[in-house]
Amino acid sequence: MTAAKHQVTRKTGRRTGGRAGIREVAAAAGVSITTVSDALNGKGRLPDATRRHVRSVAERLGYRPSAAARTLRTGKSGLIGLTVTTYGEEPFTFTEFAYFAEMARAATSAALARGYALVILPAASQHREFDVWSNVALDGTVVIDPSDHDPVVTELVRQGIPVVSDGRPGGSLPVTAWVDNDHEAAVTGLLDHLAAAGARRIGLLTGTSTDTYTRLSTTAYLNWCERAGQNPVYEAYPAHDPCAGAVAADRLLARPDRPDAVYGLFDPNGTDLLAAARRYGLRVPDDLLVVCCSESSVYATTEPPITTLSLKPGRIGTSVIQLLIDAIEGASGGRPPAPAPAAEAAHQVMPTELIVRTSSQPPRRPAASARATVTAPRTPPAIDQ
Amino acid sequence: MTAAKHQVTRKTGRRTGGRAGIREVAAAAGVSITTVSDALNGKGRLPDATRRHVRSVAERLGYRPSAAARTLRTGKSGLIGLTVTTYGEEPFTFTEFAYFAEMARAATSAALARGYALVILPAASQHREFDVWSNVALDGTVVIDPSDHDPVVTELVRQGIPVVSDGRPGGSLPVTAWVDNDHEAAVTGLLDHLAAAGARRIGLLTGTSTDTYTRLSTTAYLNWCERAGQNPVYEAYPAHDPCAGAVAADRLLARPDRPDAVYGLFDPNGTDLLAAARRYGLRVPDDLLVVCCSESSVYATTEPPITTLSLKPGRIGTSVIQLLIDAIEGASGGRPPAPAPAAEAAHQVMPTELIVRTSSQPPRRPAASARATVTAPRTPPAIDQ
DNA sequence: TTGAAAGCGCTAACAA
DNA sequence: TTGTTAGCGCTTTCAA
Repeated sequence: MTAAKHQVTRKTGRRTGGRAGIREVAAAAGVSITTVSDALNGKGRLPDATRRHVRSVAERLGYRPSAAARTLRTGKSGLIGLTVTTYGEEPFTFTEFAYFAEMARAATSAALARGYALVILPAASQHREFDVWSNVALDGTVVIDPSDHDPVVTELVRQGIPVVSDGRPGGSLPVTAWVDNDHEAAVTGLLDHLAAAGARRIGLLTGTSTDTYTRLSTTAYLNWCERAGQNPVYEAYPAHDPCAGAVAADRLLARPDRPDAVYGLFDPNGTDLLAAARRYGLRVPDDLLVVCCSESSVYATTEPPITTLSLKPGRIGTSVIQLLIDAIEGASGGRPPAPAPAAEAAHQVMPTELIVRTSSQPPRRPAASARATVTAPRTPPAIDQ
Repeated sequence: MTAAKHQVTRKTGRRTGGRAGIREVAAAAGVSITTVSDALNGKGRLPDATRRHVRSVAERLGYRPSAAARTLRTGKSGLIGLTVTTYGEEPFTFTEFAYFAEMARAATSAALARGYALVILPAASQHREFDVWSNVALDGTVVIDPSDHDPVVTELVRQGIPVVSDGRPGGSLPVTAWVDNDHEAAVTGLLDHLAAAGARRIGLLTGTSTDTYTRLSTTAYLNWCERAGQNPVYEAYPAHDPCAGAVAADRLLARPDRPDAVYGLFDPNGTDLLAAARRYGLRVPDDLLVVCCSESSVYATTEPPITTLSLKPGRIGTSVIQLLIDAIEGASGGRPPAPAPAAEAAHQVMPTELIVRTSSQPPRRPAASARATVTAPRTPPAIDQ
């Protein structure tokens, strides 16, 4: 009786937008809402007949479960935040466009395959945009290259939401896990490659910002120079400025101690250097060897084709998502994902790939090891837990 | 009494994860939960003192409102779906990478500025990935270049969720609104530019797929040829294949009726054509004029720099979001956004930009109108409906 | 095996 | 001006 009264009392008529709710389905199928829920979610121990019947009724009514209600009830939204650093008003920076795009693409696929979707969110900003962080229920978050004391990361972790970063976090940022390339090994291997190709003085085009990538790569360069007994020759420029790279490349080749090989840390540096070399009448690779870090395929068809270091952002994106979802599902599954000794987050170091092309192979002394592709040997995909 | 009993009876102790809920805040501030809600959302008519007090208590307790509960209650999630076409397993296609990235970047900014966040979702697929569509509460959706009878679009519209497409929808796809370039005017203007630069036979590198962009652009080319009394000279290739473009470019230049100018519809065609020209010993722009549709800045520094047609994806992304949010907020605001006469969706046509560089300016006869940038005159930003 | 009932945390209508 | 209450639509004990 109470039940019947309840059913009737309820304003069960129109739902939001007139769509069918679980109660309509239950009524139409002649079962309880519990049975509907179980049948649709594959739970409980219902006879197959009931399950099929409920499913067909639900389909006929065009029933779509409410994601909001499910999220409220279960505490899981199936949503993962993806934060991109904003420069000024815009997300992304020009110089890392291809990297971000590829990384995000792979992360999207990996998340989708495990039933999660990505929500694009801005890094902390002074605007009220910050509010969007509270307006969306996240099961976890991916942060790309977080700054040393990112307030968003700190806050999320404090709330118990797993955070995995692309890029080794600086400072003592309390991320759940991180994934990064072994930048030091990559730079070292690349410089060895240039030296083996005959370079005597290798220059560097680097950035003025203090992010981990720039810092580690530059340090690796300086260390290599010291070991090789070469004076460092480098120019730093604000990498977020789309024109500054060309100017810096020009400055580098204008120096009295002009390098005979240059490595550019950012994606457009290949064309920047090629243009600068042209202005100074330097032939590549005859007079100048050129390598840059890039994910762009245009360097396969430039004149000459340019050797690039690929950070394999696709692999990074995939790994980040796997680590994050493992943390999410492990955390809710009962056992803690890692008894992490306070200052030691789970992490994964991914290999880079040096794609050797004409620009780093001088014609006079053909390289003994003429492989088309050399994978940096020192950085196997290792999981340190 | 009833109230007091209720408060006590309730299992008010631990919340999910131990975080403070609205009730804890109310208790700590000595007010009711309604007051807390109103104070935090700027609603109601509370004295400023109360508002500040509640806010400070909430902050002290580290209170974060539950997005799921708010969504369930209000019916608005603040989430907008962004669908990317998937080719095989991967979202995005190589050839339109830069376009998508730039469009998504602008859309993200525009959405954030109005308090919405974007959720990346796959277009309909045979996988169970389709489920993610039901697992996230969307206020609206952006679809990029939908296929003629996209089941996702149809389903969303049936559910009353606004859908705005980037690209004029084919078939009778019932989108709420759409945004597109005037591809016909763009191609026509571009071909006029080449003809003015001295081209006598203009070739086309086009795609084999039947999407709107490829179809409209190719048709415009054929019409232009007919008007100009020129025989069409074109090669079509599967644009999603990253290598096929180079082959098609080669085929085009190998023809007996070799064109003296070529327009490539896809982003990598510039380097494809440059490489092919090199193989045939053709100088650009002396023997061959080259233009391609691209958003990539590398064409500013190739040798020679290549004239590109930009579709201005940033503007498109911004417009799409504005139209969508207008529809979302108009729809819930009471008055219908548009009494649309059935087959006439709101739409917006955006201008393209021809960025003229060396590759389309033959040295012998300097172009009379030597502007660096020519905006197609026929496509002002017009809002119909 | 199936169903009733209790909320998840919040907002908005209504009461006081 | 402030507080009480009724759900939003679902999942999940717990009882039948």
